[in-house]
Amino acid sequence: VRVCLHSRFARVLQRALALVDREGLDSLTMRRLAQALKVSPMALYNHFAGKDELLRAMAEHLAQQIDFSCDHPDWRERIWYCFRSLRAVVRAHPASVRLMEALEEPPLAIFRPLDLTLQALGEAGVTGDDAFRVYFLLTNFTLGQASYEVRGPFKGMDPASALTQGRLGGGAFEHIERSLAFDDWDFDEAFEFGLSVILRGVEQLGRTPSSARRSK
Amino acid sequence: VRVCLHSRFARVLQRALALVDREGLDSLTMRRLAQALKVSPMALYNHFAGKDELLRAMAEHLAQQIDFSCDHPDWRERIWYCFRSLRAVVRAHPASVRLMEALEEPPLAIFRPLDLTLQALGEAGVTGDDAFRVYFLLTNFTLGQASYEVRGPFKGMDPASALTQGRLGGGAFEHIERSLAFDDWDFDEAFEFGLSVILRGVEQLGRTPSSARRSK
DNA sequence: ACCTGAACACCGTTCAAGT
DNA sequence: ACCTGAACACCGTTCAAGT
Repeated sequence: VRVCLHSRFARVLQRALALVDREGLDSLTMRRLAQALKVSPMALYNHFAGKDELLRAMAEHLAQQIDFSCDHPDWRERIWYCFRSLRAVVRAHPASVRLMEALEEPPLAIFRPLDLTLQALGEAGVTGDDAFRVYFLLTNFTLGQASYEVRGPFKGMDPASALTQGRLGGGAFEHIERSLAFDDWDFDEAFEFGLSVILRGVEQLGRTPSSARRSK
Repeated sequence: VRVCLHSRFARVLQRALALVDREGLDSLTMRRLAQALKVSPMALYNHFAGKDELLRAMAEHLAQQIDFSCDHPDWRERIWYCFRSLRAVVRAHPASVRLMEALEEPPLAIFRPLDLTLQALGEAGVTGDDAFRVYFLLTNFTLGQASYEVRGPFKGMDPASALTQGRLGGGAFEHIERSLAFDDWDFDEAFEFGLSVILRGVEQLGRTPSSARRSK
């Protein structure tokens, strides 16, 4: 797919991304997009074969923008940087995850974090299938957490609001009631915490030969 | 919401779930569901106020079916059981995650794993906000991994197929090429591995007083 | 209490026609 | 090479009407 920033192609794409960022993915409609561009709906089909093509172009554009790599000598710092970047994109563009998931074939740029992570993990003594597994762990956590955050400020999914609405009462969820102190809940902290727990586990992994773990 | 298994209500719901399991969430249409039930589309509106209500009822039905709790004395085993159960549902009903995410307000049963996890973590010496963060880590990993698996057998998202298609060639992703040995990739193993890495990190957490960690 | 059919405001997309 | 308008097959849902 060629990239030409001066083409009408790019202007359409930019409009589409703006619309999605502002009003959500479900608001993106060929007809509404055409209207925003002051053009007939069918005019869009000169630039994109169909809506699928449009979505794919949007995802590609998003993925290419990201710079995952930094050249810190410590592998831990490189992983931190990579997944902080990933999280930042999702937070900046709430629809990005659903956009990627909808694609049959992901944009190439998606493999960048994987490559960087494998390299970093190699230095930590984690290789082969285990390295891939750690990558999946990191990605799923990061994307899951960010999706959750972006879905809305605890849009009904947090125990705090459920409790105050009395929905959790009656002692059926006693441990939630007891632990609840959500005043200072912070997604940034939760993310950093999660990553640190994972990396702590990974560090131990590097110290244990995988043959020893398998035979348990 | 009352549950009456003999009502037409329940038969509609069952049909809808079957349709979604077989043909995917996007295939669920008021009109198609009505057709499958040999009834006029508008007949459905006697049982559900609208499509949203139908989706919510489906999610609730799914969530209630799950038994997350076991009474093993070891907190680790209880967490394993809980999240293996969660993963099993998602694998059995591929649309379940999207179904839950679409809801404004989640079914109550969703808080079951949280309650169980908080209890287990308490025994591990992890409490307060940290316990919530560990729960999010576990959930996001489990759901993310299962969603990914269920989305299709590596539906374009795996480096292996991208490599064989030559899309990753040219040395731009050298660490992927070098580590690739996907012949024996196994989602079950990857899941168990991820959970064990997390729990390893959590065990260390329980041994370190949180005040010491904060001041780093 | 339950079901129906016609109608409305939306979709994505095809197709023939224009410049 | 680009744009248009009418049309088609789909949506979810409202509404007046039937039993």
